[in-house]
Amino acid sequence: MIDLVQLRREPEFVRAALARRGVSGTVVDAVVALDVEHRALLQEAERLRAEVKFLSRLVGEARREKDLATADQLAEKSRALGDEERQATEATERVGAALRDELLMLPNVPSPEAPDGADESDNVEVRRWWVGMDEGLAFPTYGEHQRVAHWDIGTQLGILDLEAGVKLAGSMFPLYRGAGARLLRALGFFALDRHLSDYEEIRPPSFALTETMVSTGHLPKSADDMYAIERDGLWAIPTAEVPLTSMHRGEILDEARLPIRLTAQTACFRREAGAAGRDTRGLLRVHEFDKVELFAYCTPDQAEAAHADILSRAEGLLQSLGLTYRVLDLCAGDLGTSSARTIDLEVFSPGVDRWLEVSSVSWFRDFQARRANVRYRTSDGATAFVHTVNGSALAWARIWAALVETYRQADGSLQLPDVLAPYMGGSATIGAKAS
RNA sequence: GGAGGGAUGACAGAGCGGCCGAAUGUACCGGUCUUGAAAACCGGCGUGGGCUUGCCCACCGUGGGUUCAAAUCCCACUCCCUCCGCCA
Repeated sequence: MIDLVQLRREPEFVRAALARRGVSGTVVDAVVALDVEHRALLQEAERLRAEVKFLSRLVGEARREKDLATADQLAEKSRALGDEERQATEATERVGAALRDELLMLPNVPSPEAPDGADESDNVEVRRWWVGMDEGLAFPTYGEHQRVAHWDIGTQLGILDLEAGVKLAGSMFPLYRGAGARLLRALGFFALDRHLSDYEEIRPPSFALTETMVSTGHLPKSADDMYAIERDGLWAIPTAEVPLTSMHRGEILDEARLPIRLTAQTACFRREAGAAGRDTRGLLRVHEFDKVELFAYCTPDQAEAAHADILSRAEGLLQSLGLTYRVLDLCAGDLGTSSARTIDLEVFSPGVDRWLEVSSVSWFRDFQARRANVRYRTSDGATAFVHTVNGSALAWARIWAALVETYRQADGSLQLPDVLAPYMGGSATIGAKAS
């Protein structure tokens, strides 16, 4: 949620900033107007309430002095005012609710550092990395044996069974099997082990209350993109960011505790409602995938370093896995609702010949903290909203695809990076007839 | 799922429907005393909002209701504890 006080003081600034991400000025103006109306109503309602309270006190005093005539008279007067007060309060709440609804729909103010642009075509490529780049090797050329899509490789090796997934849950719910399932498990263990020295491992629930979803900014705006369990008022989490952001909801944290760094691997559920019919094959876009998330609550001063740390960890994993990737600075128009600044990592997957987004490292400033009401107490006793940052490290379905395509050998087997061997029973090889 | 008990400030724990935003204790902060510390004593000590910055308003698990007036009375719900049942 953006800062209402800032909107009040610098409406032009907010209007200009949000215009960078395509929010029309009239929407911002409407919020400002609601705020003005709400405050006027609030003052009137509070004035009346103060009057009622004052009269009630006099009623009590008159009663004590046995002056029942005065007491009844005052009570009658207070009752009449009470009716007015109820109406005023009702109007205040109605406008207040409308204001809150509008405010929750407004996206975050983009960081000045986020490049201009309207959509993903305007994102700025910052750099690329590939194996051997530091030694002066050119961007890799991929052999014919690597130009095979992962869904074909998966079928050939018996490690991915998309048809079984369809049978169980419908399209875009993949089923991994054998060495393929083990590879997926290895990736999660590998990444979590790397982060544990600095990030506390969390295993959160896979479902969240509506309130929890609102805190991160996923609701009310993106309801269509999420799975709902209506009977129980729950939503399937689209990312571990959701539970992690709400872990300290409503709390005032000691400044000395910050930054609080957390990591969690969870299943992530996405309806992909806006992408129906796109990327339906294989693992490019699926309704359920595993992802390790890195997350931090921090002070504004710590946020930049925390953001950089998450980015370098995500890149570190990609480098350890020897995957070619590029780094994108998302333009203002392509930022997620809650983010002020986002760096995406896209891995190159030679079989499908595409760059696949496998990490999104975001700095939310106090946007989510404001919604989730997570604050910290500064050394001088004041309270302030924390900053939240997070990033994937990494999203495994697409990594699985890129690995399988990149490391396919001429004989059809897979020779995966050695770093995974300890997590795969000592061997990083998946043979054509792997057991 | 059934029966009972509970939910008040960082914590513990009071609170006849009417100066209760809330006693008291602990913790914490400042001060006096002390060579220093402890003890003792004095003072301070929740969060948010509005505007004429001094005042006003809201918040005692959540949401309704009764009343001139609700932490206090009524209803529903949630969570926690104990016991029973069921279950991985």
